[in-house]
Amino acid sequence: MKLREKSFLPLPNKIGPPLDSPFFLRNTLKVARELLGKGLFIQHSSKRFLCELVEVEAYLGACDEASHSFRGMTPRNQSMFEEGGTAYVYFTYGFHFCLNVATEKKGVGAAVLFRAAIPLLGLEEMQKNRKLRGPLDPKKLLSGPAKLTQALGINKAFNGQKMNQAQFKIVDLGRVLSKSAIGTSSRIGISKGQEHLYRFFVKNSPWLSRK
DNA sequence: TGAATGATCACG
DNA sequence: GTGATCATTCAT
Repeated sequence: MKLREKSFLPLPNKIGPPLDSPFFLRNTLKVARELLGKGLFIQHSSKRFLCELVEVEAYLGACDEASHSFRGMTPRNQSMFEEGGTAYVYFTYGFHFCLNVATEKKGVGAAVLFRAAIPLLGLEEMQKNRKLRGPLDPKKLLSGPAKLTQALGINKAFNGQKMNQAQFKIVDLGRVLSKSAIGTSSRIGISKGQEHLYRFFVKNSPWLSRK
């Protein structure tokens, strides 16, 4: 698959295969850190999207008060309890979808929330999907969990899907991030669990949801 | 700073 | 069944 579109960063010549499923069957904090710099690829309705993750948050299982899974499995959060590599998409605030990928083995109830990314492929369509009034700064195209899902056309239909498919996958972009290039902070927008530094981001990236 | 807007869940 | 809450975003 050749990539000819203009982009903000050098694109790989090919979009690689999905990350191996064992990648997601590991410690959630480790997976979260290692997802930075990876690519999220989605193809649907004859549109292709690729973006590079720069900000994520980890949500653990029964030990994490801020996690949707803290009080056990419910109809909404059951995808979180699926095997690592399964998408968990939920609807919130009456408007927005958020995309997570479940981690660890089936039954644990942990996941990583995708909070911000660099658009690499499908920019025009992303702009269109972000139905804003005025012109949009490209840096703000994917700079938030609900912005990201809106731009990529992600909704509840993706909930429970495996993210190792040709049309929905995490791929290696060949980016190398040193440990010192990764920052941590408390998670954003939660009312419990602020004490944990479970937000991971690429330091000094202009593409984040917050400075 | 607050309005928009609806699914979800704990409680009874 | 009911009501408070919500891993947000945008415009004022």
